[in-house]
Amino acid sequence: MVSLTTPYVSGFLAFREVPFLVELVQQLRKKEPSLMPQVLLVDGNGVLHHQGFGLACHLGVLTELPCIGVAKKLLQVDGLENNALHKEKIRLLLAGGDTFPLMGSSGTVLGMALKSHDHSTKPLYVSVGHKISLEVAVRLTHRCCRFRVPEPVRQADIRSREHIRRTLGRPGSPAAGQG
DNA sequence: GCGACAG
DNA sequence: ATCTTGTCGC
Repeated sequence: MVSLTTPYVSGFLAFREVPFLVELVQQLRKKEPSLMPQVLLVDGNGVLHHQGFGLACHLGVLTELPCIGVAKKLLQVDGLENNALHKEKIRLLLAGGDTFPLMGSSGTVLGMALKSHDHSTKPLYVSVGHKISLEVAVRLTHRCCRFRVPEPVRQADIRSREHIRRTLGRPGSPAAGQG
């Protein structure tokens, strides 16, 4: 359990969350190195970011592990907008695994919108964090999707909320910020 | 009031 | 993030 003190500011998510994530990886490296994952999926963006360096980039560099950014909403940077044209492109995604590139005004592909399964309305926004290609990042993310959100991220979400629900409801428990 | 808004 | 409303599938 950790207590977050840094406020959430869009564009600065890494400064709020990355110290705790790095600590978890280092604890695992020390105590159960055989369980060290070959790649991390992060609830947030990689290079799809105002400064081209989101949470998934920070975590990848600090842990030296391959890292994928998986966001549930489009971060509107470098001219990318969740506008009518974008929504039309989403509508044209037909089957799970379908994608379209997220091309910024600078001409760089910052990530891919991915329909994560056949009946999902909203896409995932996949971007490179560290030591992985966008193509592999998208394929791996898709293969982790039993539901819309990839299972590693989904389970982290479900289990952390369950832990908070258990913890917060009992006497003498510190309140916890949640990110 | 309006736009923007990773979590 | 959190909250609300509505729909669908089990």
